[in-house]
Amino acid sequence: MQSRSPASRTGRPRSATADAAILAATREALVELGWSKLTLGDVATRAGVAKTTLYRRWAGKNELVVDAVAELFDELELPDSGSLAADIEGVVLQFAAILARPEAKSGLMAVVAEATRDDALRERIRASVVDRQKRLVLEGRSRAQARGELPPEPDPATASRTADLVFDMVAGAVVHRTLVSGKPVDEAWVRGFTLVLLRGLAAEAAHTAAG
Amino acid sequence: MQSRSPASRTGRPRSATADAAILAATREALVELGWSKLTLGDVATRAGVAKTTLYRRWAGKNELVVDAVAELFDELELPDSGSLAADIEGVVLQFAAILARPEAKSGLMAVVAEATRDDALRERIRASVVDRQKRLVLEGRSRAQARGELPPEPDPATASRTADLVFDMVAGAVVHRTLVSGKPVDEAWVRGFTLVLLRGLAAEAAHTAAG
Amino acid sequence: MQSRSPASRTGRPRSATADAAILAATREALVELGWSKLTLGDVATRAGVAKTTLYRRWAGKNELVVDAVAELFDELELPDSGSLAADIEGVVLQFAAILARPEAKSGLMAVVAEATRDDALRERIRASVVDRQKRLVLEGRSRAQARGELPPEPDPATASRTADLVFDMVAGAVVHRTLVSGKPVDEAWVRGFTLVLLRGLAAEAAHTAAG
Amino acid sequence: MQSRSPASRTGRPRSATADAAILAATREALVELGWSKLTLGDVATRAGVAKTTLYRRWAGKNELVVDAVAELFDELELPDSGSLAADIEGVVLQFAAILARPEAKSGLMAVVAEATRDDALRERIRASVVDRQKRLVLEGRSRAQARGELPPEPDPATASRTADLVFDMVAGAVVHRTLVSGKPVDEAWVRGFTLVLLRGLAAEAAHTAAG
DNA sequence: TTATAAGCGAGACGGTACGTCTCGTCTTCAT
DNA sequence: ATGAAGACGAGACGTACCGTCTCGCTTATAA
Repeated sequence: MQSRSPASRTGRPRSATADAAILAATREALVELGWSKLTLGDVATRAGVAKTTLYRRWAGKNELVVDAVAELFDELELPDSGSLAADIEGVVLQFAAILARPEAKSGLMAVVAEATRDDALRERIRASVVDRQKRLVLEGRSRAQARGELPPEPDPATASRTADLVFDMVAGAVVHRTLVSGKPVDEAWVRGFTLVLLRGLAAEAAHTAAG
Repeated sequence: MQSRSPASRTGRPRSATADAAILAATREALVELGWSKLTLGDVATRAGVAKTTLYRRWAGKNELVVDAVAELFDELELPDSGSLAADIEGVVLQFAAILARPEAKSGLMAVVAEATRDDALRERIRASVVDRQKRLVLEGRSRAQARGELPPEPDPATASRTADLVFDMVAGAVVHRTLVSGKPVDEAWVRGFTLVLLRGLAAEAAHTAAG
Repeated sequence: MQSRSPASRTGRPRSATADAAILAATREALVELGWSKLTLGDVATRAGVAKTTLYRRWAGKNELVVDAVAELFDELELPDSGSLAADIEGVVLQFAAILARPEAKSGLMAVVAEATRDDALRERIRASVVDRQKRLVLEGRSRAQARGELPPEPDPATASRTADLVFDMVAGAVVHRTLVSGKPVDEAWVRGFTLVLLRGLAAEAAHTAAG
Repeated sequence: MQSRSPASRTGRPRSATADAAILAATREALVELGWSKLTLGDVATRAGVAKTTLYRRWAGKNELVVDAVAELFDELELPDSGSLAADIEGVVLQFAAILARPEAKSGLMAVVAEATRDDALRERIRASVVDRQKRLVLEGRSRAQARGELPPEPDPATASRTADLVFDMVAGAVVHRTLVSGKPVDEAWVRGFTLVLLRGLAAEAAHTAAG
């Protein structure tokens, strides 16, 4: 989250509660004001904390917002609904529900936009948000393989590439529908999307195996 | 682009060249500074124009950037390569190439983020950028239908829903891979993506027809 | 007071009233807060002016306070009371009265202290405050010479040196008594002081003439 | 200098060297930074001491600086040069030499300025600096009376008033010439000043005696 | 040809937030 | 209990942009 010299034994320790208060205040401000009108001074005030305390722990608005938003996605969970399609539909709906929350969409897209010019920020986003959720794709696949819905992946490189593709397609489509098209990710859409995705992957797997 | 009272017949007319200069200066500033450090004062200076001139024509930074970025996507063209897969691959590669340009990714994602809290802005983006390019999906489909690669759509509602889904999947996946995953949209990736998409759509069409 | 490029013909002209409002607000703040607690933000607020307007015209707190205080001394006037001693007593009392005002003593001594490390500031003080009042010494002397109370000065260098000495002695003694000794400059003290000064000068003149 | 509960017998005793180190560090910082840029944190660092230690012993910047500067004036000594004029010239030169040192002028004038709004501070200055040096005036006078250069003072009230006047005139003139006029207090100036002062006093004494 | 009207560059205006600095206090561990 | 270390709430600093305004000037149409 934020660094500090590793062996600081002396001096007053940093307040443990301040961190949580700041991140909560950040999300609150994102809901009320959105990213562009969020100011660090206001966040500090909401958190009952001095501006210096905030700057001591985060380098700036972007880093703070990434941390505040990342926590939201930790509640994602892969449902065990018995079939791969249902599992996917479940997790996509959860993902869409989080993304529909104003603190998530307002903050996340803004930092992604900022990350186009800031490699360290992109890395932070990937580490805090994306990679942490990629587990869902991997877990879903192994479950489906255990159930016999998907064949085992012979080649690890192909497996990884496919997982990345699935992640880009799922996250990308949901984000685009929510934020750009501005239409709801409802059950009907999710069913259609999942159908296309799974049939496409199955066909591709057959093709790859054959080729 | 910008409004003006419908019947202003008298007074000095607005400079025609200023608009183009401002939009070009905006793109230049996006490349050098990114969205968050772009200032309207700086754009005005680069364009050799007074700030008032700029404010007379655009309401603010967001509107200006939408217009500046929208022009970039007009160069997209559906190649006629003989097969649906190749057509899609071609247009996806073009789209990815535009999105890789710093003025596009920096500006576009930022205004999309802003649009999460500003319906008028979202509408402007949809009108200026998204809907203007949806023609590619429609044109690609009719061509494929003409070639016999796709069956004709019996139901216009389904047709529209499918076109939206395709657009969300294509745009979403490319944007996510470029901006979030931070990996290149190269020919290999495009081939894999297109394969999954088309097989999925074909299977879904069969399923829908059967259902 | 403050500089600006000499021939600025274009652009909105600076508000003429702002200057006066700022200087008055500065004196008001000096009275209420003293120099060390006076903040430029507060002065700006009192003057009904933005901080930027203030910084556009003065380089900082010191320069502003010098200008605000200098105006106070312009009301000094050499009374024509018929005798040199009475003239001096009158002007010393006036000087002491101004110096007793909180905006004068708080501000003036602070900028003098600052000027110990800032030659430009010392020069500004000398030009705005000291030299502008040295006229009183010169005028008093010529009047006394016209009355025959003092002999004409044969040597201009000696005349200048003596004027400087008188100024240092008068201003120094009054300031020291007011600010350091913290005792009032009342008529009794002024009479004693003037007596010593004049007798000393007369004796010195005789000595110089003889030598 | 600083207070402490009278009967603290237990606990770790205060470091004796810390006081000296802090005052020396204060003077060093005054030389390098001047009063307004001197910070207590910086002084603590220079003295190799924690900020808390410093605040435990002094109430604030002003009190600290008064103590640091007061020590400088203890080296003043009345020379015994055989005549009153020479004695005065000697001590004025010494005083001017101290006042010319940056830690003295920068610090002293600033606390005097602060003292215009802080009676306790003015009292501290008078006790630590002014009254401690008034001994020079008194000693000089008794010596001159012993030598027969000055008549004995019949009236103690007059004697005190005259001593105060002398002190204000001497200190005031030297300070004004050094800090405001910005000219050196050299032997020529001192000779002229002493001449005026002594002749004035002599004439005034005669006048008072006669009246 | 003159009036009227809007656009134009320049730059000052009242605001707001920035990120940094210093203040004086508090909390920890070690002496 | 004192000391060094350093985090803390508070608030001023001087700067940068914001979006508006006021200038004097230019460039049009309409009278």
